Amino acid sequence: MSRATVSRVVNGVRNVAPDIQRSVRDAIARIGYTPNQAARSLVTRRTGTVALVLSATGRSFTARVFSDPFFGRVVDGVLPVLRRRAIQPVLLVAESEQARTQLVEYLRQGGADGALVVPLDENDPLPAMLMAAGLPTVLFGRPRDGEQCGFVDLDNAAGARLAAEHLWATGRRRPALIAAPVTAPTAGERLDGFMEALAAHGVTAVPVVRGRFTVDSGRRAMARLLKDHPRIDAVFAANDLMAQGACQYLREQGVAVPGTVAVVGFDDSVAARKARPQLTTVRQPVERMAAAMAGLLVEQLDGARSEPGAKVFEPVLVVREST
Amino acid sequence: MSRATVSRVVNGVRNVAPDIQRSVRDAIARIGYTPNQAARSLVTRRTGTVALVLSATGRSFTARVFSDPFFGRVVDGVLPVLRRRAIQPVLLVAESEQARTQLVEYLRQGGADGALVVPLDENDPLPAMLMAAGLPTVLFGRPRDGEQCGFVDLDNAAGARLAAEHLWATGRRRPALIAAPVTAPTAGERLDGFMEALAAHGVTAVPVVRGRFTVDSGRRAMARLLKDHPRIDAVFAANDLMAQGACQYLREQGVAVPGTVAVVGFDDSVAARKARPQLTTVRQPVERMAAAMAGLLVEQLDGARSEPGAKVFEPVLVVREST
DNA sequence: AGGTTTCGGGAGAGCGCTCTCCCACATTTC
DNA sequence: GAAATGTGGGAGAGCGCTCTCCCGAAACCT
Repeated sequence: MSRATVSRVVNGVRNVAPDIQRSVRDAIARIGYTPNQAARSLVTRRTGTVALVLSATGRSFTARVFSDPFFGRVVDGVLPVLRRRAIQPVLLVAESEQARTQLVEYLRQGGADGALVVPLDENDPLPAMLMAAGLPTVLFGRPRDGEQCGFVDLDNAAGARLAAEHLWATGRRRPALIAAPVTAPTAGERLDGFMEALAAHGVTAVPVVRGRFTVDSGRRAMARLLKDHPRIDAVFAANDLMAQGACQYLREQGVAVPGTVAVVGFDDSVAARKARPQLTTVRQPVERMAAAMAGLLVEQLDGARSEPGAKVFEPVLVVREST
Repeated sequence: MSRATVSRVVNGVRNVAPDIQRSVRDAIARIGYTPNQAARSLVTRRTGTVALVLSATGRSFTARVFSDPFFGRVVDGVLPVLRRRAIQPVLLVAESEQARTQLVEYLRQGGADGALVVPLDENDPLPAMLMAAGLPTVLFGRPRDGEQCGFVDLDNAAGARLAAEHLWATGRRRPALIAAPVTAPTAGERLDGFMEALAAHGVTAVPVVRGRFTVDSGRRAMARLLKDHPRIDAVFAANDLMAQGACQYLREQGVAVPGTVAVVGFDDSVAARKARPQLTTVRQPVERMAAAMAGLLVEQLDGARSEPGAKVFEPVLVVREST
């Protein structure tokens, strides 16, 4: 029997007589034969692998990634899409300049067929590097000007406006903002959206403190706000973790939530339901976005589309107990 | 110029005249040449890649992994060791039976040269599957009987004893335990160690509630303990997250920590310092253990040792404010 | 019956590297 | 001066697959 026949059986292409198929499979099982992926890749120019890259330019990278449920949601969204197509998902972390270079080299050399990139910081050079390397790439979040890669994104400004309008509608007139770190890709949009919506109501001065997307930074931010602006009656935090921290602090200080101060979060992560009181928050459908991101890449790899696609999701306000 | 010469330059083997080296490198840079990893692997039977596998048999896998700083610490420990040797670290998640099978197949086919496995649950079949596939494997945590793979581990029983002795020495006579989930690899050791040490002092009945390694489960466990055993004067939690949750609950109930109830955690993670009050805890040097784990695998891959090695670390008690 | 299509399977090239030979030439040694 | 030694570089096999071509046999048409 020729190698070609075996290859046909293993890859399920063209017709092979059923009995021959069976005998081939038997032999494979008996010998414990495993096809060599390297040899296969060499000729197919495919690896059957897609990389999910978490990239950051700042420090304390892993501490951020492995304590924010956000990334787990991304993984949750991506996995089933890839598994369904028998594509092996591979998580890559790019925590430093050196790591980024090594990673691009690795992918260029055929480490994966494409990359799903989740940049933690704005101005991350990785997407541009991957595009330059000619690797099919889809981003979580809008690419910088000129970068022609696929992406999924949330209309962050709209989300922030939802929060602002809700606070205004419920009678809050002195809102404050716990903003995302300046370096976060979403920082600008969420801040601007919130401010604009309030400005439309004549509120021009809004106290702003930057947080770092962690519970602890939310506490500290809340402490600062309360000290500098004791009369605020609402807080919008750029993610749920910070909102949770804010709630904790307010509670400890005996400030009633939502009685005295209303709190709105962002993401609708598990933290929103765990916070006391449960958080009103802007829902970001991270899992669906991540699944769409994987879908766009797969389409591109299948050649279904030559141009990388894009998809923008609309946020929804989820009202719970904190407003 | 022959392919052989280029190969020699790229891989830096044998002598090549400096000027030829330079011209080769120039050409590489000019053409934008990238060696094909598949072709290289085909002949060298190496990929230059090591897999770090997070495996669990239970559910809500990603939620656990991406909200417990423990895994970030493992990654932190592993990365530098591999980067130093120019080995590409690849994170793989095995969240289901199907995923595990696919993953083993992937690695068998040459997805990586070896695997570092962090099992989240006891009785995880993955290590045995990898050994059967003939893949060099090192475990975080002791392998089950009969599995001949390398591992690093902490003397968990000793850690629990440290906690018990400390509580006893500081005058606590009615301690309780917030234990790890039954399925956790460390659950038995930490429970037994704690119980034995107390038994040696004549304390035979210790209230035990199982937690799930999360802050929230720690709160709930503490609530149960306090309700069923209002007179307890100390709590040992099997990790810092649960200890933090316990502290939060106690605080909210107006129970003084450490005044009325002392709390000891386990791990010495960032959560220990973030908790109010700061946690007395059993330090597990996760980063060093993870680095050692990577080191053991690298040694095995280098052929420095044929038998897989093992290393057991000793815990240390860190006294802070909660006792 | 002869010709044409369909179908199953073999032969063999070639994917892009590495690595072992081997050879040409320079340098040293007796 | 010839032989021994060293040094740099080319030739070519071969890693384990896939895939195109081709061929023989069976099935279908006219």
